[in-house]
Amino acid sequence: MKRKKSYHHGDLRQALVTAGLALLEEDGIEGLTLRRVARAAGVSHAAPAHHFATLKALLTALAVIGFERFGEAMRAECGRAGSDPEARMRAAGRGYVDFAAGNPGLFRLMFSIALLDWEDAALRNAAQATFRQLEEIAEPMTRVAAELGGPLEVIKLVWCSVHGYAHLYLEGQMQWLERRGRGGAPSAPRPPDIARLLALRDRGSGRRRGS
Amino acid sequence: MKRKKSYHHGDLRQALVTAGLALLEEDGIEGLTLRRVARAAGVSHAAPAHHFATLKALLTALAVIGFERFGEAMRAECGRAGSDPEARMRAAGRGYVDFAAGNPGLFRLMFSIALLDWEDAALRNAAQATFRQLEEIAEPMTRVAAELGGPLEVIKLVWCSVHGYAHLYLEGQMQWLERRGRGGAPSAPRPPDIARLLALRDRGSGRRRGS
DNA sequence: TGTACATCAGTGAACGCGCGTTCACTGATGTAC
DNA sequence: TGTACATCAGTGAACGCGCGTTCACTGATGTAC
Repeated sequence: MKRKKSYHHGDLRQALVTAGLALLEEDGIEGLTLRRVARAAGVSHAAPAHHFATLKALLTALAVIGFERFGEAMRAECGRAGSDPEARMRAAGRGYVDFAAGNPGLFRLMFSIALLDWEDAALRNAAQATFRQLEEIAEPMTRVAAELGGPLEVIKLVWCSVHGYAHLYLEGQMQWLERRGRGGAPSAPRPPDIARLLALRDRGSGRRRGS
Repeated sequence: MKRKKSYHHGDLRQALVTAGLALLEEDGIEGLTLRRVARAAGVSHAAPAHHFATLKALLTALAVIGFERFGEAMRAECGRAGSDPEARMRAAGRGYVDFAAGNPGLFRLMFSIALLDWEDAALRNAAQATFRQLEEIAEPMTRVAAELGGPLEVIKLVWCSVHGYAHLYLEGQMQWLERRGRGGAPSAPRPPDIARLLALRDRGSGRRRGS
């Protein structure tokens, strides 16, 4: 008993977005076309034009959702981590990397700048909000490690190391590296513990030195 | 006076590779097709089949060259840096990031695992040689920062931070971040100075603490 | 040095594919009165 | 409550495009004798 809503769909825009998110993970960015999305939403291939004039417009809408969920994921992890800055930063890193591992297609899309319409205000806002959030989490560490060349350098280091991990993980390079450490064990994402390094840096070292 | 070598090309395979490398930078990975490469090499679209059975085979050949050049670039920078481990590591990072910035299409291809044929021995060898080289450069630092959880963790941190920078730089995110630091100045790639952080870590800190 | 012949490398026409886009259309919805 | 009509959302056929792949072919090269 399929409910045939004949003709008008009700909320095709939302249906296209949902189908797009699913396709993105099933077949990757290259597998996502307007015609396939239409098919997946059970609608003729010309229908999406009423809601998304171009493929880029649809991709942009998907990326907006991606940034929102990405921010939520990090916020959720941070919330669970309490108030210790080091723990919060570690949690955010976990959130970052877990999101990438759990939504590889969407994550890749979000960082494929050329595919998205950066004139779109919603996208700019969503992306900026996410990065501002990252900065806020890293901010306590910037005071801690001021010798590195200013707060911006610390944020850069934090972002680069976690993002690099995420990207290399998605491309299978980290699994390959980590597998050597423990003989072929299953590999959950485990980003470098930059929070610990910065904290060690601050607490003073010298536990071992010279030899 | 075009030399018309009518029919046999001489070294079409090499010509296809050269044309492929050029196209990769002009139009990106998605702009590279067998037909376009053939056209750029001045040859009919069916000709490449004699040298590369599939597009994947061509992309793999290009990636092999990419890894070789990538390794050379880092070796060259290191050579110029002398023997100080910290300077060498910084130089390698510069080489890594400059290569990415100078060959964005090729760099992206090298890290697009799904597009390449990893059954290909040449590719595996080229990639592994490059990463082994990275490890050798980072190796002195792993003794320095042993508290981080073993040499593998240090290598991971180094690799992730420099690779993350490269990727975020190619997607324009780092320029956006760095521009805030100095008002809109031109932005050459400047990866996080992880070598300095690790070295500071080792030399002992405490220059400022607590407040 | 010459000739026959196999092999190789490139040609050009043809195929089927999925794509984005356009267009006249039609059925459903909502609004004015 | 009813009717006319504008607007909106989805249809389905058609277009041209570039793609990878196949195929019978042809011209050049190299080798055996």
